[in-house]
This record gives sequence, C-alpha cells and structure tokens, in this order.
Amino acid sequence: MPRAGLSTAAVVERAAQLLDEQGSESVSLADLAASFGVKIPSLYKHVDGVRGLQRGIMLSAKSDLTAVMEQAAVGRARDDAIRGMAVAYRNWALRHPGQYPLTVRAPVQDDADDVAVSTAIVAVVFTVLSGYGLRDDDAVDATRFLRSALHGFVSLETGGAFELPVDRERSFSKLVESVVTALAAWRND
Amino acid sequence: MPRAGLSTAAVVERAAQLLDEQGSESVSLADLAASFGVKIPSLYKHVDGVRGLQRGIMLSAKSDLTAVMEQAAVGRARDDAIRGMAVAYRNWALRHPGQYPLTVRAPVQDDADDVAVSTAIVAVVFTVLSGYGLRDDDAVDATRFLRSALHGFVSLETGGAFELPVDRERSFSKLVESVVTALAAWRND
DNA sequence: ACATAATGGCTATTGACAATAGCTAATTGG
DNA sequence: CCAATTAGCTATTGTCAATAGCCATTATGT
Repeated sequence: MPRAGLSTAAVVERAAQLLDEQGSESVSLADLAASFGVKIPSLYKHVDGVRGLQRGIMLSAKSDLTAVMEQAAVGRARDDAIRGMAVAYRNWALRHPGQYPLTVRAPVQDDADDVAVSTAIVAVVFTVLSGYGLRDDDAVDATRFLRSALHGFVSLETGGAFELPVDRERSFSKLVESVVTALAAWRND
Repeated sequence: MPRAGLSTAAVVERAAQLLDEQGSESVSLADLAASFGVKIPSLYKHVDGVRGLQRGIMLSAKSDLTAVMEQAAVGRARDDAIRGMAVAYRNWALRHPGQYPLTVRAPVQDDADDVAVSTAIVAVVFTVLSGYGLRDDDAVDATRFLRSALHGFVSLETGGAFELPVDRERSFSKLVESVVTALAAWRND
C-alpha cells in the first residue's frame, strides 16, 4: 500500500480549498478523503475528526485574514487605513467564500489558540481606530460598528443576497465612505 | 394508535421553536418527531423532508420579520422610522437566534413564494428610505448599507462575537445613529 | 545489516440520521 | 354505518462520521 504523503497541514489546506470551491457549508470527510485518493479513516491519523478539521481550517482562516488586513493597513493612517483594510477584508472574503464564515465564529474560550487568533483580528481593527483618538467604550463601539458594516456587506454579498443589477463595487465604496465619515464624526453624537 | 394531531403549520412552528431554543443550525427530524412523541416517518405526511421543513421555517421567518419591521415603521418617517425598524429588527433576531440566519438566505429564484417574501423585506427598507428622497442606484446603495449594518451587528451579536464587557445596547444605538447620520448626508459624498 | 519501533493507511463495524415503501388503524362523509 | 381517505406505524435502505484493530511501510540504533 503506497503512501499518499498526507500531513496535518496538507489535509487542512486541501479541506479549506474544497470548502471555497464547492461552496457548501462544510467539507465531508468522504469528499476530502476521495480528493487524496484515500479512505476516510486514514484522515484520522492527521486530523481529529470533522471537529478537529474545522478547527484547523478556522484557525488558519482567521490568521490568514488577520495578516491580509494588517498588510493592507501598514503605512497608512485613519481614512486611508480604513479604506485599505475594508477592501482587503472584502477581497479576502470573496476569494474564500467557504472559509469566510469560520472567521466570524466566536472563539471557544478554553481554546487558547482560538482566543489568540480571534483577539488578533479585533486588535488590528482596534489599532487602526486608535488613529481617531477613540478610547475605551467609544473605541469598542466604533470597532463593533466597523466590523458590523464590513461583515454585514460581505456576508450578504457572498450569500447572494444582493441580486439587483446594481454595481456591488459602488455600493461597497459608498458603504466604506459612510463608515469613514461616521468615524471621523464619532465624538459628535 | 392514537393520533397526535399534527399539521403542516404545527410541525413547522414547533421546528422553528426548537431551532431557536437549542441554538443548533438545523433541527433533526429525530428531535422534531420526538418532541411530538411521534416517529420520524410520520412527519413526511405533513412536510416534505428536511428540505421542505427548512423551506417552511424560512418562509415563515421571513414574513414574520417583515411584519415586525413594517409594524415598527408605521406612522413614523425618516430617522424615527429607521430607529424603530432597526430596534425591531434586532429584537426579532435576538428572540429568534435559530430562525434569524434563514431570513438572510438569498431567495431561490424559481420558488415564487420565496421570491415574494424576500422582496417584501427589501421593499420595507426601500419604502422607509424613500423618505430621504433617494432614487435608483442611490436608493439601492443606501438599502444595502442599512441592511449590512443591521445584519452585521445582529449576526455578530447572536453568534457571540461581541465578548468584551461593554454594553451592546449602547453599541447598537451608536451604530443606528451613525447610519441615520450617513443616510441624511447621503447625497454629499 | 537487521531487528525494532513508530507511523500511515487499510477493512470492518457501529451508530445517528434521512428517506421510502407498504401496512393498519382512526377519522370523516354520504 | 359503511366506504374512502388519512395518519401514523414498522421495516428497510443508504449515507456519513467515528472507533477498533490489522498490516505494510519507513525510520532508528546498535
């Protein structure tokens, strides 16, 4: 019996790929195994069942998205940083429609890795917002507002809820500009 | 064999209830049947399998949410209408965390009922926004912005993503006020 | 080099669940 | 009060995740 050369990383990566391609909400071990030309139980040597597999994809998705957002915000400040980050966020989601929903899963509190990557995402947003001089509760409210707007748009868009034949790019730009304006005026209301 | 007195409406309603209570993403026919003290195959006399059951819950959820939003907007205009609708939207979602995700599912195009209830939701938002004098593409962009903000917040909230010990009510109020401000200034950007 | 350990993938099996076919008992209409 | 319909049942099949236990392959240590 020739070896297929599996590894935890390879299995998780392939699963994430299948998830993005086939659009379904979860990968079956059956499909995943088939994609390697391998039987289901073999996967258990590398991944702890469906649960462990999903956890692996989720961790990699969250940290990947965080990196992309950081990258987009580096060297920019305030409005420019927001715009860059927003576009990067949306593009990542459009490229990874299957993985995206996993990035908004609340962290499991007794999973240290999950908590770490999850707080990292919020930290990026938080840092970008620090340029507006927002503190404490105001910063939290603003972060929630920004996340809500981005997540809402992307979630509806990848879910196919924007069906009218109106340019989604333009709608997103308008949304980002509205958010930027609101953040600039945050102290006033 | 005494009859349990099932009906399509009763089955769908109970399923929606279980969905909200047990927080999971879907109801199993096993649990649903058990809740009636009935065997699985009996459900097929009232509902067309898991698919048909989900469709039933989705239709009822979408029209229920639409009614609640309409109710909240009646007799109000502009900012007041938005505020009322936003609060009603969020409250409905918080009360129905299981059903809520079904309300943002894109309509299946060859399902006339689905298309009808789905366009009804958008129509409510559209009508409320008509008070701002927005037309054509602007109205679409604004509708998408409003839906994105509301859905994003509620989705993150019911998903448990807002974990910091900061008042979520306040965050939501700030979000609504930001949206209202943005809508009032829509033409300017 | 070769024995021994560690590892990778297999078959077989169990258990949960959806789904269908076909039966029988309860209800309802003339 | 009998006939037709309907509701719920048992039995069965098929899919999938998961576990147990087997054997082949690769790596290691003297």
